[in-house]
Amino acid sequence: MQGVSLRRITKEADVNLASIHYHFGSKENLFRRVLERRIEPLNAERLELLGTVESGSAKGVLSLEAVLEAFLAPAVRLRYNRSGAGVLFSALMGQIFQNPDSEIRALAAQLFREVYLRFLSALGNALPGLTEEERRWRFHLMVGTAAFTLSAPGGLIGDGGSLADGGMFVDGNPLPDDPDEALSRLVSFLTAGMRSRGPSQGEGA
Amino acid sequence: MQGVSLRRITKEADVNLASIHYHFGSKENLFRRVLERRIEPLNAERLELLGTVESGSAKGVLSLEAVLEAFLAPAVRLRYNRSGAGVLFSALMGQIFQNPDSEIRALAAQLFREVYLRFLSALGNALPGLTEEERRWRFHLMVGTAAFTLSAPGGLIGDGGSLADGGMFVDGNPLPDDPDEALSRLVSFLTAGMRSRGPSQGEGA
DNA sequence: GACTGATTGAAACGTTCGTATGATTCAAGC
DNA sequence: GCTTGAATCATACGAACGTTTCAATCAGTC
Repeated sequence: MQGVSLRRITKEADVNLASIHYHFGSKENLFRRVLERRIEPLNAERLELLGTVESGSAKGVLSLEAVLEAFLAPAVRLRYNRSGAGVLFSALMGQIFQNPDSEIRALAAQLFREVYLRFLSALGNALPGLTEEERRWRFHLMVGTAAFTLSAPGGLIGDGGSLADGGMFVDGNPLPDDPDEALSRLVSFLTAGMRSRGPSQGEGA
Repeated sequence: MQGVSLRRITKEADVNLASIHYHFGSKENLFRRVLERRIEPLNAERLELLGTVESGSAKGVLSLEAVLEAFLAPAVRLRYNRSGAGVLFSALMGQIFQNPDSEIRALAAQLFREVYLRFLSALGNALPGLTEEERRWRFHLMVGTAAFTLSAPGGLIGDGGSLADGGMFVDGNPLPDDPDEALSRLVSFLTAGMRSRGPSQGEGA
């Protein structure tokens, strides 16, 4: 709720300051509506893709790649495609996940709840060997990887302050220009991680 | 630089408001010093562990697990151990990575620059088959996974607004209570991802 | 015990914030 | 063409912000 003022928003939108309270009631309500407007289509697309994966396969186990792709592809496409709003929205989501204000996180979490449960269940089908705790943990790791990668402000935007420019990723943008390439890299990295033998059973090459 | 006021800081620290400007000059300078105080020991510990890994192995390839552990262990320990400051600092770092203010990100990136380069080079030894671009990309994914996991405000702190409580991770805290368990899970997930066959060469079980 | 330089104190500065108010503009119905 | 309800406008309010100011306090030194 901080970081941008209503005065800047209304100026950029070329509307009067008071109109926000007339139409939305409060800054918080405006924020909630912005979130819903972007997240709901994202959720719908994810569920539709997952449905296709589930109905396409026999009643047996699901393909892990396909499930992860159903989860990741809409987010990657959103990040790359929608005019320039996708970049901004992805950055916004990254900030929300890290926001110390628990009410803001709760609001976002609520909007993702149904999709989360559906994919967690699908992951159970795709990875039948895992305990539920391990499955949740790995899903969390997967979400974190995708969220950080897609939302890092310095990723796509070379604005001089990215990790790329400032020192961490010295030689440029870690996100590929091509969304399909970004997606397939994410999927291959994450399927390997999701299938890893786990911490307790020993590890090796 | 926003999210907490100097008035709240000075009240919590039980000092006078003006003393910050006397000792630090500005809010921004105080912020920089706070970052340095935490990051510099973290950097030193990471480099020391990496040095041990490098000198311990023959001149051949490094163990990927060992390199990742040298990178991750200090951050995990920081998150879990240091009184309660580790949780707060980890949350702060998560916010910094996602901050739209490029100067703040540049400041943090600069503090991590040397460590980044050393580990990127070490990863080249541990994973000799990768192109440099692919190596950078996977390192980015690794940092993202660790940063998101360790810093998510709702992870360790059950404050009612975490993903866990609000809907995403419905049944509780995704971070284990035991730092060693968190570390070994991170390492096994990430080594598998780092070693994945990659997007172009095809994929499968 | 007065002097000095460093530190801390209370108070105020000018801005900016979200919100509220009441007049004004505008399109639609008759 | 007047009425009516929705929408927009300029403006103001009180609170909170980072910063500044300058007097009060403190620890050493002679």
